[in-house]
Amino acid sequence: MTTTAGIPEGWPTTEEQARARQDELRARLVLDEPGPPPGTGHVTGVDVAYDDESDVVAAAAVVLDAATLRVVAEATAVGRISFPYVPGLLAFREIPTVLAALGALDREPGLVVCDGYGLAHPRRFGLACHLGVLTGLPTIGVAKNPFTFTHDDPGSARGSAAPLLAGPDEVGRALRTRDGVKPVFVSVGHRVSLDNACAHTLALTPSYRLPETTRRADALCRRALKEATADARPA
DNA sequence: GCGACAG
DNA sequence: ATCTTGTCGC
Repeated sequence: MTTTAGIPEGWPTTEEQARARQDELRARLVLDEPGPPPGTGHVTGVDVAYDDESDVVAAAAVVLDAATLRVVAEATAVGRISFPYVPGLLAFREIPTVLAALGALDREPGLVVCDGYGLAHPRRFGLACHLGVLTGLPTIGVAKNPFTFTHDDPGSARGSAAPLLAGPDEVGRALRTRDGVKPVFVSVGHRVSLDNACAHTLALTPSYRLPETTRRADALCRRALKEATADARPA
């Protein structure tokens, strides 16, 4: 079943409000915990799909057993677009529906893997940080693109990494998850160290460039979006 | 001032 | 994110 998500009271309306909210919430970030060890407990992927025509957004949360990468729980939520896409403000577009999907799970999420960034963000408060602070859960971000950040080329072997840099600051890591394939861009969200975030990412990529969590969540939210838009528009 | 820019 | 056919390769 798919739950319905509304836009929370007090949700930012303008970019100025949204940026101010990020600056407030950043004070609650916890960056001095290592986080759960890879291969133990649960790992949960979250992702969102949009339909620009109808303004509908669908989110999915998929819980995997961290040791076997088997799916142990799934949930989806549907809502309306809560903010336009603005680079640096992605969280305001995705979080209400993601929270609804997470809340509908009947198992503990454990570590949450986001499709996007955490600390690698203009104000050091990307989607993964935001979701972590709001839920209290350990979170990391694994993105497909380097955004505005720079990095040297990691070695071509799986497991090779290079610092993801914002000027002099290491805000994440370009991590090769498959031999000879474009790296992914890992950054810390909340209550997880960067080393551990990379270890989790490697544990979640035995076969593909992207983490199993992201792949499962991506497939599920697309399915949920199709069903939601099909319901709204009969043939 | 003008682009570029996670999804 | 999303619009989209065929095609190369394991």
